[in-house]
Amino acid sequence: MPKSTVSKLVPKVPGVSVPGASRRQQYSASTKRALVDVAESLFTEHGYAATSLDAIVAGARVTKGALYHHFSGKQALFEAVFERVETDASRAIQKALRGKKDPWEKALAGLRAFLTVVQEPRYRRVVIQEGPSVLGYERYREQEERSTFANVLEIVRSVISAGTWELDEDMLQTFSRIFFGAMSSAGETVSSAEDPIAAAERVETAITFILQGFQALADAGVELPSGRSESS
Amino acid sequence: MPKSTVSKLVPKVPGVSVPGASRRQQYSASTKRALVDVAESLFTEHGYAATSLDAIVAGARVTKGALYHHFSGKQALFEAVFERVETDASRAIQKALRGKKDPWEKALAGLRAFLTVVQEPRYRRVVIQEGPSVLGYERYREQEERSTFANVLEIVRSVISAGTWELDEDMLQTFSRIFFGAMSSAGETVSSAEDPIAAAERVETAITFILQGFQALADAGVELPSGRSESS
DNA sequence: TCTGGGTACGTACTCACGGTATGTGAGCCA
DNA sequence: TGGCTCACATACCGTGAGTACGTACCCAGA
Repeated sequence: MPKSTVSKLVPKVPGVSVPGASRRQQYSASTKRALVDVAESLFTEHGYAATSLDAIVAGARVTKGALYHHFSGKQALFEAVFERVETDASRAIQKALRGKKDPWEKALAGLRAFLTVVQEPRYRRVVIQEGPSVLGYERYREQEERSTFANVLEIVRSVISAGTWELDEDMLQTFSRIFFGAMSSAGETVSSAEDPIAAAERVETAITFILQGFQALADAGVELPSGRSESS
Repeated sequence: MPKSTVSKLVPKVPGVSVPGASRRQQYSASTKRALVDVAESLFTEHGYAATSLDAIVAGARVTKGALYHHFSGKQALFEAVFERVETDASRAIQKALRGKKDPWEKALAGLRAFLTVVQEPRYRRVVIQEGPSVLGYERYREQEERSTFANVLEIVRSVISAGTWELDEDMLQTFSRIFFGAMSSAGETVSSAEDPIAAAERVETAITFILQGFQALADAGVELPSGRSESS
């Protein structure tokens, strides 16, 4: 379809029509959504570098003019996709946490939700695989910080504070980072395993075991050192 | 410097001159090394996408003909850089492990070596940040599998077998993956912290604490479940 | 109802960059 | 000393990101 000048004549399906917006604004928001939708799909399937803007605008049935009207460039478009995937993931995890009061139960529910999220191709590709490279580590970290990682931190905080110890903020961050990395890697293992279900069970077993270690230490009254440990 | 036809007249510094090779072969190997050297430097500094082949060949004082004679393309060149960085990292870790007999001591030494390696800008940029994106996850995993991850696996194996438990191969892989992810993330935290030394100490403290949990479980005679855990 | 302005695009173009086809001179071997 | 091959150099092409500019449409105000 080389020319699609008629496309602006057909009424664009406005997704969710916001009542307090003019028709122009609705159309605009619609094309923007369409761009992000197509971009998310193509980025997920072929990756960032292998996806051309021409393919994206063709899929959204607009031209590059529209794209550059809404986004400052390819990277900004990727960022919009990234943010949406992250937000969805974070919401899914928070939904799983809702209602759980016991911190250990909460942790397990969070783990399972995360293991589910990390199976999504779009999350794997956009966030884990290409996020650090495309956004750069700084921006990547900023985004993670206020979405998925925030959930992990909250879980760790509740688990820690439920134990007998208490912890300064730095150590809490450190523990959270470690668990976050552990879960990311575990999720990657699960999603790329030949048998993801069995792999997920193994991960759950392993994490549970580690948490049991924590409980054992708590029962034994071992303190959590927050200062420096003497090195040999 | 637009023309550098003289460059092939100046005797190229042959790095380590292999005795059993003709002058042609030595020159060839030298230019190949130069290409990888420059590429490593530029990839580390500006990233993969922001580094043009023109810049690389200019830095190595050759032309694209030379580059495409030695490598099939930009990605292949990156792969060569990646492999070298990985190999160096693996060697550094193995060197740190040498001589340690006690598995716990070994684990700690490995941790420290890894935390050191992950501070290197080239490792952070080439391996962690851009490796998954440029190589794709499959090739990335293959490479990691037989270098840094192999070290982690060996450490975990020795620690596990030193405890009272024993473990089937799948669970061992799972544990290793988890620890590998934990350490990667921890390393990232350390390297991007405002005070890396203090951050490294916190990481050591945290990891040590987790390992203490393992020991506590071992002392208590808790078994490591290798089968499936019943899910609620 | 007309009109001016601004928004939301479309069109045509530039330029940088990865990749390729082909030329060429220096080295090894007979 | 000739020929052959390797190790490049040179010139070129296609693709794709980004830009400059034109334009149709909607909405507010008169």
